[in-house]
Amino acid sequence: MTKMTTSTRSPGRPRDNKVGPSLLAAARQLVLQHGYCGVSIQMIATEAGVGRQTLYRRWPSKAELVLAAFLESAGDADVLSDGRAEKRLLHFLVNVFRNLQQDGPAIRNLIASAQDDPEFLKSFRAGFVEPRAEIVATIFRDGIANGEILEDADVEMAVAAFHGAFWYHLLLGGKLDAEFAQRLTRLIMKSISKEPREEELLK
Amino acid sequence: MTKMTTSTRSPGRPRDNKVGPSLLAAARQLVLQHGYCGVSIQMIATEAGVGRQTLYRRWPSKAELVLAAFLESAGDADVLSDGRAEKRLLHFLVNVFRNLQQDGPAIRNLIASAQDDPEFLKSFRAGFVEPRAEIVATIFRDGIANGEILEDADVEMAVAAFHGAFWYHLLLGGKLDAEFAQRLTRLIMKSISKEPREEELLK
DNA sequence: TATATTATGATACCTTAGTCTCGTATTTAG
DNA sequence: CTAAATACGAGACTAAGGTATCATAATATA
Repeated sequence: MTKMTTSTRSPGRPRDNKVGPSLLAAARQLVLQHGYCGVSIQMIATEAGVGRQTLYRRWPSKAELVLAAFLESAGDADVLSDGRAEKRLLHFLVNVFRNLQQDGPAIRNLIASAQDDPEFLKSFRAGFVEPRAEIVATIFRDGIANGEILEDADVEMAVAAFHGAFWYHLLLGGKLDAEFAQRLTRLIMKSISKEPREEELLK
Repeated sequence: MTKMTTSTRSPGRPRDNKVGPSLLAAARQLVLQHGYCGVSIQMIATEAGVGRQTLYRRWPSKAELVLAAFLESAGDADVLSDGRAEKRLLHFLVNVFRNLQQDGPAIRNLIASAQDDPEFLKSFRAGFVEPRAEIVATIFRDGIANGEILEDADVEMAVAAFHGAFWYHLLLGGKLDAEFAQRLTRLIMKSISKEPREEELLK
């Protein structure tokens, strides 16, 4: 009476469905507190009250677990759905930087982990990189539709330069503040706007 | 008769000055052959015919050793000393990409290593990042002096966007080819050139 | 009830980066 | 020649990520 998909139910002891969330919560809390490298798999498992193998049955590596923990807590991005492209870009970037103040160190370690783990790189791209790239690409494409942005703008490269510039700063330990967001947004918009020399008029 | 600086010579057995170069050569060769993570410190030391401790007496970590090995072999950059900024940028980038075809995987691992080792991050910035940033900044500043580039161009941010875009691609496993170099160079130049809509005239 | 199947925690195990120690070799200073 | 100082190779040691195994628990099916 409680299960309707009994036919698809496999035999054997079922997984404890409280274990996954406990591990995610433990991972996020411990990594925020002690840093990615300051937390071992054993610490996370112990904090969640499970064995290590139970963790590895759910995620194939520390990086995958921590990615899942941070994606889960990140919530949906706060994105303006219309307005001038430059304003929307700036709003997006300021929000990203605010999240990175807390999550930035862990994100740096996840990017690092992806450099010698092709499977994890795929996960990281799919879960983190591509959704954010798509937000920015959409802003650019809307700008083209609006007539704000050149029809032949290289959207893909603009996205790479936009995200790349702050990755560069993030990975090199630079400060990601509102002034940086302002300057980066302006640089990119100057490149692809139809009226690149009228910034002053818009004050 | 052979030493003139005997007064500054410290007592004790002197270091074998053939060991350093042997370790650098072993590190570079093995990392190119097997990849950064496919090579252990033990393998490098054995290949060079020394003990591990002898290696750690010269470099504080695997990352520092490999950085030194790749910087040593990199030679001086092939940089055009004059000409139009766009041409010089493109020439620089094509050269960088050519080097990265061989060294790219190791560089990715070095960037990764820097994410939880602040001392190594300093070394990597000083040895790798800053010299390359300075080359590009010089091209931009020359362009300002020439009148090709806007006097108020944000050179620092343009450098971050320029390098950041290809770091973004490098770290995400994207292809770094001549077409990418062309498109990136054009995007950045459009942003800071005085005459941003004349690309077609220059063929 | 009996059997096959899967999950669980515990623990042993492997490899690696990096540290520490030991016995020995090579140098300077006296 | 002796003592102090430093380098050397070797190997023990620690901590970590990840794998494998084991006894046991919980489930489906028959």
